[in-house]
Amino acid sequence: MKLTLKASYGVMAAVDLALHNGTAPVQAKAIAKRHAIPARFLEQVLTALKKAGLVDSQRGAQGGYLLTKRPADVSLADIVEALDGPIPSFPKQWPVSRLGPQKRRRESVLANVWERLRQAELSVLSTVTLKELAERHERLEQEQVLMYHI
Amino acid sequence: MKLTLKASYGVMAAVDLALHNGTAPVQAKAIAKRHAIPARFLEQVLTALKKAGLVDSQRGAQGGYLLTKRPADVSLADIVEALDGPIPSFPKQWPVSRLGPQKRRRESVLANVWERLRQAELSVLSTVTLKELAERHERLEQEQVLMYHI
DNA sequence: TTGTATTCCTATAGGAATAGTAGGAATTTC
DNA sequence: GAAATTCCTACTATTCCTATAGGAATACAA
Repeated sequence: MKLTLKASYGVMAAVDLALHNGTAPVQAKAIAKRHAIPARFLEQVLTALKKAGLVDSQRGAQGGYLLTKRPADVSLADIVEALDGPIPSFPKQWPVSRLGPQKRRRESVLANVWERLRQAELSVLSTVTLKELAERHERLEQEQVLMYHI
Repeated sequence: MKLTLKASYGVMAAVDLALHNGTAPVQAKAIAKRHAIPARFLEQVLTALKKAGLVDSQRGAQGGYLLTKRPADVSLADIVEALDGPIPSFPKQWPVSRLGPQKRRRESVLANVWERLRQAELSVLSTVTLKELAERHERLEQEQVLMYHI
């Protein structure tokens, strides 16, 4: 897996949207501020999420972004794939095509393992939903409030 | 996971060594030729594997490389970590340290997931051994021989 | 209808990582 | 001594990542 900062930003943004679900659109700027994400960069992230159909946007004053689905129906795999590209089962460009059949056999040894790896990653990422993360986030914040009270 | 070509080269080289185990040292050049790996680049890969203690080397004519352990005792995790560096649980440099406690809570939501991902990857990679891959490789080659006989 | 907030589009730039090349020194065998 | 081979160090081209920037399009609000 690549797992870039971009994907992290995207996930946090999506969690933020999940927390404000059902209400008014949330502005990129606000999200950026809350999570210390470069605002201008976050715009691109959100645009990518929109292109992937995960969020909707509303232009103009009081505009912003909204989830298109319920948080329980969005997995991390969706978000990560939208931002880092499809999760590849193979290191980019092993020169497979130009080899004879013998060498291709050798590579299939590797391909098998890389594919297993990909499945494992995918399994984790598609298990975790935005709902889960949003709840976890709220719980953590709650704990902190209690900490301050003591 | 990064999963670079370099790591792929390293794994194939290690499998090659596993297949010639117990016998004479194997030359980098020979490995490179068998697997269509840039010879000069493979040298660096093997050097790294040596530095990690996975292979031994013999200089001079008739020199080459040898595994230091039995193939069953070398996992893919060993090789991949030796070449791509330690498998990180987090996208490099999320600016964690410069945030207040609130924001750190938010990130811990992510950290938890990334850590789960890392564990899944590690689990796959440390399960697969060189022995397994070498056997698989031989089996595939055997199949091919049979194919030609028909 | 005018101003303002916001998303949208496109370009660019600095820095790191990846993949590879190159020259030659050191060592061992024959 | 010659040849083969690893070892060490540096260099380079390309791509990817993380932004930054300017301004166009759009929608609300007064």
